[in-house]
Amino acid sequence: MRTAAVEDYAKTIYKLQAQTDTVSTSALAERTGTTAAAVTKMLKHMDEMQLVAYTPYHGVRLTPMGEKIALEVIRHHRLLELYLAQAMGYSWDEVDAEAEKLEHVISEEFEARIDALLGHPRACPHGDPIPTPDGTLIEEHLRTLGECSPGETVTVARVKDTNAAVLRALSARVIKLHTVVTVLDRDTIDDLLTVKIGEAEYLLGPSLAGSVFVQAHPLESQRP
Amino acid sequence: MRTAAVEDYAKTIYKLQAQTDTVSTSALAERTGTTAAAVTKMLKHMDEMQLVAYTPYHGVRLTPMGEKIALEVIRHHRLLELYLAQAMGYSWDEVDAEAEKLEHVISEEFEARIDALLGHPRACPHGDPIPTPDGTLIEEHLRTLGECSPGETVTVARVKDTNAAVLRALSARVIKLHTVVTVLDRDTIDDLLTVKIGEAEYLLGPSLAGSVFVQAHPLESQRP
DNA sequence: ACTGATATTTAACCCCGGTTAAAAAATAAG
DNA sequence: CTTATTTTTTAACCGGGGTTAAATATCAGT
Repeated sequence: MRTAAVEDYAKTIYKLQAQTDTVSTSALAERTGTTAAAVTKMLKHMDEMQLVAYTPYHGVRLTPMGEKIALEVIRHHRLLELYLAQAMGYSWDEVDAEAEKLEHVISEEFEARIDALLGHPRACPHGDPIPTPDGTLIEEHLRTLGECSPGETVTVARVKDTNAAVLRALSARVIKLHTVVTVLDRDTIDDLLTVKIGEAEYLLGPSLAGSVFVQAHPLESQRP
Repeated sequence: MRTAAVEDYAKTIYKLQAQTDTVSTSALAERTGTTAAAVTKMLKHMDEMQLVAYTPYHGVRLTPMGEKIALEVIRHHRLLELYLAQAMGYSWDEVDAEAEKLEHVISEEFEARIDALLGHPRACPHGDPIPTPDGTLIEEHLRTLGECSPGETVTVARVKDTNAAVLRALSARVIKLHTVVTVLDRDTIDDLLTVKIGEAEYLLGPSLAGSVFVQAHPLESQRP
């Protein structure tokens, strides 16, 4: 059965796979907020359903079928997030929680409709790419603001959506997608970053700086 | 636990209560598409949760708490139906199925937002009244088109939303809310109704005629 | 008032997604 | 290379929502 739980496991395995290649039971337990025992049981179950290749004691990987489900759910999630923000006035720190519940119940019809209403968008409000209907997702690796050196001018391309408080804090510092940020200084002791946005300067701690993914600013890349 | 199943039972008990006062196990089993045994178990469960007053072998009634839940779910359902139709271009035969799944997962926030976006509407696309946030629902008893006599001119105020095929058939005969219909003739043998809508005439079988609730047409009531 | 039909409840079972506690395997450390 | 530690799995259990089959009430008709 393709239950909401199965979909959620597929989704989180997909995300963890990007870093670790093979995903451990404990990593999944932590991310799903359950116990290792529950994860083990579910993995066996998903292995039987061919959604996952599970080697006891050595972690798990999604099969093509499992990956398909993961991408469908991620597509639902990100389309919903954008719809909530764009059409319904949600702020970017509110959309994740609502999309989390809706993603499992909307029909293909609903998906197609919001996709069309939004003009077939390519990213969610946090800048995460939206998988295409046929399950293609191009993940580009980006540096975080915390990894930039003083003097660099960069553009915000994406933010971590995992923590609503962080998102609100970023909003308070007028950091949003496509914001141009210049790194002025880095305090090496506490890893505090001084940045300039427009005419204002802000101090960012490691949690904030690590949540902002950036690209080289177009203007800067033109004169290397 | 307030699960989707509990919400669904509350909703269907609420609806059946309108006719039968006390709702039987078998009526619920039929409406929920389950067995009498499953219903009995759930009723005991809901009785323990104070959502229902259950007398074994003698049916069930909602408590005030149960009614509150029912009205909240019905409010979600009807607001969603209207939103799907109004904001997303669904037709009235598609909205019920989609709302059925969404009604259990949307937040209060979501409810408030679509309510505001729709301008605090009072009825769903089928003409069913939307309960207020505090749980007030004014049900008015209406005649069906099938109960009208030849010569009467009436206005469509509401349609049964239970059968998507019936709704499509009504659309095909240009019957929608506020449509003015004149009953021309009734075939007493097969209960076929000949009606006039605008300049066109249509033949309605009992299933269709019985699915359309009507009010006296304003113009007619002015000259009794 | 009794009997047969019908409605309802109970009992035993299933799946799903969790839990805790104990067992077993993998990994790290001496 | 053996032991100690950590990770993972197994086992037994629970609640929710179903199922079927058997037991028990209720109801209708003579």
